[in-house]
Amino acid sequence: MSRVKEFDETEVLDQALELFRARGFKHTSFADLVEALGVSRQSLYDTYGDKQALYQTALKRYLDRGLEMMRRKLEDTAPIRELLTDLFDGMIAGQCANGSPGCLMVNSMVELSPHDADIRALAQTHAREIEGLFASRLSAAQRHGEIAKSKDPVALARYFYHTILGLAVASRALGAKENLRQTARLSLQVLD
Amino acid sequence: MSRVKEFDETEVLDQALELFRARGFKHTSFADLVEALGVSRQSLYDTYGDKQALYQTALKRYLDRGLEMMRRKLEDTAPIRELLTDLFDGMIAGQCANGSPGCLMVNSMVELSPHDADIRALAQTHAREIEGLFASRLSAAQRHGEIAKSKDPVALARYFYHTILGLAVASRALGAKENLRQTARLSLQVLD
DNA sequence: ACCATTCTGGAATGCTCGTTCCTATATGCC
DNA sequence: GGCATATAGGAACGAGCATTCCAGAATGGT
Repeated sequence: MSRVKEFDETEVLDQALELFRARGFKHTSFADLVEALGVSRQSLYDTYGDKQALYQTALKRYLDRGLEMMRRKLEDTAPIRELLTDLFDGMIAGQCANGSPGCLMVNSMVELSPHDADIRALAQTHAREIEGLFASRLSAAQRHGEIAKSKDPVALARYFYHTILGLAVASRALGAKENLRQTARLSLQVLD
Repeated sequence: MSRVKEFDETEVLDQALELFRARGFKHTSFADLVEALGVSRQSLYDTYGDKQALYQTALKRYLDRGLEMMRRKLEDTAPIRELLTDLFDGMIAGQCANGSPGCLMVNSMVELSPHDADIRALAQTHAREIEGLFASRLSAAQRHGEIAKSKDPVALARYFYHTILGLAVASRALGAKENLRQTARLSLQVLD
């Protein structure tokens, strides 16, 4: 090889991700991408393949990052209620800023999952993974006596996942960060 | 006037609604509509205006219907927990059938609200209306001693609205009706 | 029977889009 | 210095799209 890439592959990928996240797949044209990323059409095709491939790699990256973040936060051994409060507040503060674009996975679920089997599969896998993380952490908390034995950690995990989906939609279309925090706090009562 | 319309205006509107609900705005072409509704292109334009107008009237109809349904169900004087359980189960059974298309409002919030100010306004109004219905019903329940005085009916109402958003997304991309019912039941613990 | 209205569908317009091809230019390793 | 690779962007292609125009046929009230 002789000439080296002038742009950072993952950095540009992240920019594409943000554009897709804000506008959706169909509403983001290749021309939009070229302009926003400052990388020429041909280089984008050479590096990432076509638009759909670019979207999928961006989505996968997004999911990996999100899962890793969640794993890290759930490793914390703080009391489960504090931990989840922080986790939700962190998500809301980060993801749900002013004109928040919401969650790329949620947006994909709504816009693409009925048409695109790959996206559907990613969505289902991701749901299982997140629910799994929650479930095992909740199980641990249960063993430590923080949660009543009568609760079902798997159902609770799914419940929290569903709650996050709702917050993502609300943050995209309704804003109002404070309301989201309130909902998050209320959702924790399910542990009592 | 001389010749009469051969199709039922609201019936065809409902069909358009279902198509938009399943595929989204951008993914539904005018040709798709013509084919699915069995009404010719020109007649559609004459009756409903362009694609965007058709979408908006369909959405408004959908919102009116949903709001009315909710109002009716909340009029019931049954104990609040039973009432909400029935309401959620009804929504899940109806909206979230097999390959469920989810909720048109939620889909619009995700796909269109960042680009379309009209949709954004509809979403915000609708959210306020639904939350209002919930809030006044919860207030009544609180006066009847079904809910602790310490609870904030407005926050609870918003919380339930957010929960519904989450269920709509989950039903569109993940299916699994039974899981949704479980989440709905868990969400009611917020009243205790 | 007349006429306003509706239905139907072909044709055309004009736009946007994703994608490919191609050429010119720059860059760095051997 | 040369060669493989990268960038840049013009040009074109072919497809799909929403929308409008139009002409022919059908229909029903007066």
